[in-house]
Amino acid sequence: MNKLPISDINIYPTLLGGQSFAWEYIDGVYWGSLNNRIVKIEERTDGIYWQTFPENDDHEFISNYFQISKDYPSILSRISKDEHVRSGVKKFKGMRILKQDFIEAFFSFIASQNRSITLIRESMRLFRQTFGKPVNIEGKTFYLFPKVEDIANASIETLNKCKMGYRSKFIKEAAQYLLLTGLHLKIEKMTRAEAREELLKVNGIGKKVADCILIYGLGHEDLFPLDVWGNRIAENYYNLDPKLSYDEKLNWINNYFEGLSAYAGQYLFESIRGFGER
DNA sequence: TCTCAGGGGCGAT
DNA sequence: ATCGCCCCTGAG
Repeated sequence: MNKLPISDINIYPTLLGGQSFAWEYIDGVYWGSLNNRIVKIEERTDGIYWQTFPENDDHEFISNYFQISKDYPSILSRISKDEHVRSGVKKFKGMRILKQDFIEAFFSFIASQNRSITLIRESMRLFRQTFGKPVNIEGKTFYLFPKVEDIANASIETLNKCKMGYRSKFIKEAAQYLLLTGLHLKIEKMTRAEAREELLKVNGIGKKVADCILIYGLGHEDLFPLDVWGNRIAENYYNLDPKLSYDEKLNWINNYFEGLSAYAGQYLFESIRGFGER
C-alpha cells in the first residue's frame, strides 16, 4: 500500500457523499471502481493508504483523481463568505471534490435523476456487475465500469434489472450518441460553455445533470447543481426567488462565490441533506 | 395498504 | 413558463 501525500483529507464524505457512486465500504475498507481499475483505500491512524489493481502503484492516477495539487486552504478561504458555508466546511473538514472519469460521470448522473443517493449507488453497482468486466482481488470480485459499446448494445430489460427505471432508455441512447458523435473524445478540450451546450443536446441530460457532469467529470469549478437540495439552499440560505430561472440562480450563486461555486455547493449540499448524521 | 419524495427531464400546451 | 408524466424504490 502507498500513503496518500496529503494528510488533511476527510475520506469518508469524499468517497461516500453525493459526488461519486463508484465506492463501496466493506469491513472498514473502501473499494472503488474507477477508470478501468479497482482502487483500495484504507484509513489508518497515520494517514490514508491506497493501492490500484490490477496494475499496482499508479501514482499518477491517484494524484489526478484526488486533485492533490489543488490549494484547498486558498479555496476554502475564498468560499467562506457566510455562516452557512463556514459551518459546512467545518462539519466536513477535509472533504474534496474528486476528478472522475468523464464517461463514468456521464452515465452515473444520467442514472441519478429523481432518485435518492443510496438507490443510485445500488443501481450503479448492479450496472457494473451486469455489464462490466470482473476483477478478482483478495478473494473478492469487483467489476469495472462497462464499456460504451456494451452500454449501447444493452437491452432495456437488462438495464431495468439494474433498477434504472425510465432512465434505461436514456442510458442506452446516450451510449449510442457517444459512439455516433465521439463527444467523449472532444469534450475535455472544450470550454465550459461549449461542453455544457453539447451535454444539453443529449436526451436525458438537463441543466442539473449537465452541471454535475461538468463538475465531477470534467473538473469545472464555476457551477452549482440546482436540484431539490440546491434549490433549498438558494431559497433558504440566500433568499433567491424560487421563480428565477435555473441560470439566473446559478449566475447569482457563482458570482457570490467568485467562480468557485462547485466547492461551496459540495459543503452546503452535504450539510443540508444531513450526510453522516444519526 | 397507502402516500410521499428522491442530487430531473421530456414533450405538449 | 408551466405541468403531467415517466419507473421504481424505501421510508413513514
